[in-house]
Amino acid sequence: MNSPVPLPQCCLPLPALRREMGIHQPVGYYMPPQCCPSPRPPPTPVQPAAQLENKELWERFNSVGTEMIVTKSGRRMFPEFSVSLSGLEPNLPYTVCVQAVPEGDARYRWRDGAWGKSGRAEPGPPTRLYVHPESPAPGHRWMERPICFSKIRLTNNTLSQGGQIVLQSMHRYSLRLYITPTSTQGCPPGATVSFTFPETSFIAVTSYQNPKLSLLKIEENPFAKGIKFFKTQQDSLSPQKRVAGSEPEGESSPGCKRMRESGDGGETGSEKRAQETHRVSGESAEKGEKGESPTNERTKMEPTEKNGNDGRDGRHFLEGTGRSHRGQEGGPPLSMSVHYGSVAQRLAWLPPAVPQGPLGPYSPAASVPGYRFAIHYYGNIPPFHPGACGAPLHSLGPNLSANPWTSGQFGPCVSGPYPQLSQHILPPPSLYLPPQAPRLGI
DNA sequence: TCCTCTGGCACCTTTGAACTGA
DNA sequence: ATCAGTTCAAAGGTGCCAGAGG
Repeated sequence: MNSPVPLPQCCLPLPALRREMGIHQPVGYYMPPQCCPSPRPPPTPVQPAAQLENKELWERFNSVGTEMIVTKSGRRMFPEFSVSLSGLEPNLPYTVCVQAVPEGDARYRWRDGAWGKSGRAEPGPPTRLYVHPESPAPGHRWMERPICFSKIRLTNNTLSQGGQIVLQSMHRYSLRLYITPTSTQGCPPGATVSFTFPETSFIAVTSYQNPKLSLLKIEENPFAKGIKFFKTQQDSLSPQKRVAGSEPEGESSPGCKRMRESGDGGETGSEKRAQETHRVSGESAEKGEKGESPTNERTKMEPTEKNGNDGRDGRHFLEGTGRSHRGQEGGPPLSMSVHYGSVAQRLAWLPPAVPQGPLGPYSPAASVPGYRFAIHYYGNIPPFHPGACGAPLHSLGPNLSANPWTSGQFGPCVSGPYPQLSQHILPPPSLYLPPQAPRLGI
């Protein structure tokens, strides 16, 4: 796809870089600051800028003293780290990374209801960069909406795989964002810029120390709703257990979720589904008590002609409808799933639909036997979508039937090389093999 | 004894995918 | 046969807690 291009010496080759920086996700090239001075002045005087999206929430946590759980298998961050970018060159590809930077040189300890320093920091492994899975992508895409790093996982396991940031418990960190311009010429036209967000300062812990903080997490994190309910029950039995100064807020879970829901002020599809699921969960629990098999036999059902999946074509799915689509009649089988709905884009990898895979030249993942890729979209079809070999997707409008991704016109669009697509679709980190040449994607 | 870490638990949300009816 | 809505379970996320280990 991309022909090999000689690298300037100041650019670290990917494998070496990965080793050095602890990067376990595919990324074209990481440019250290001051590396590769721009061969030409930037066309616009605007400097890249980054703004913390859910700043208010971060500040609330910060005022209490943010703690982040680290576990062996990796724990997500809450609040989620999300930023809005501006000042990027619209058509220049950028790689966006996050790093947890150690703050100070101390180890911390929770004592007498407050965090205090407790000796010097212990030497730990160099912190890894987490590369946003959509990297690299053109500037206009990064600027179009907030970038959400919801998939970051924090761990204290130094042997963990990619996609996780290794931290030491009882040490303080803050998040730093890196924006690296890249180009097809192998050397970026500009240097990496970084942004630090003091509001994101946190102490890595294996269990929460500050009860006010844990209460705030329970209040704000939708996944902790069960705990919230449980606590409420407990508190009603023993009101003296309540932690002072923890008034519930009117609106819960700002941050990435709220951003995903932007655009429609009403109830989202996922919320609706969640309510349904809640109800259904009770039913299934009853079934379990009755001794019925908890296994859903339907999920084991073989693909059929009826539902549009003969086991060879990757299907397009529309969130909430489960509608399946074939590729264009007579065309090649598709190897992509596309998921539309109400929230943000997500890239995901699926196990092979056909054990004997590979899925042919229609998947950029063809080089990774046994895997096919999936692009899940939640929200309006983004105008920057890389698919269809340059088809003007922004002209498609909200009518899904007019969308080549779901109408069958997509197949022929990806039958050739798909350079645009390749910039966005990356193989699963665990199967990623570093390329021999500079790359923008696969 | 104290501090930190780990694994299991119950409860919840999210996601994937089949079913159903128009 | 196709399309769109509904239904359901698995997967995965949450904090809490008891116990282990240094």
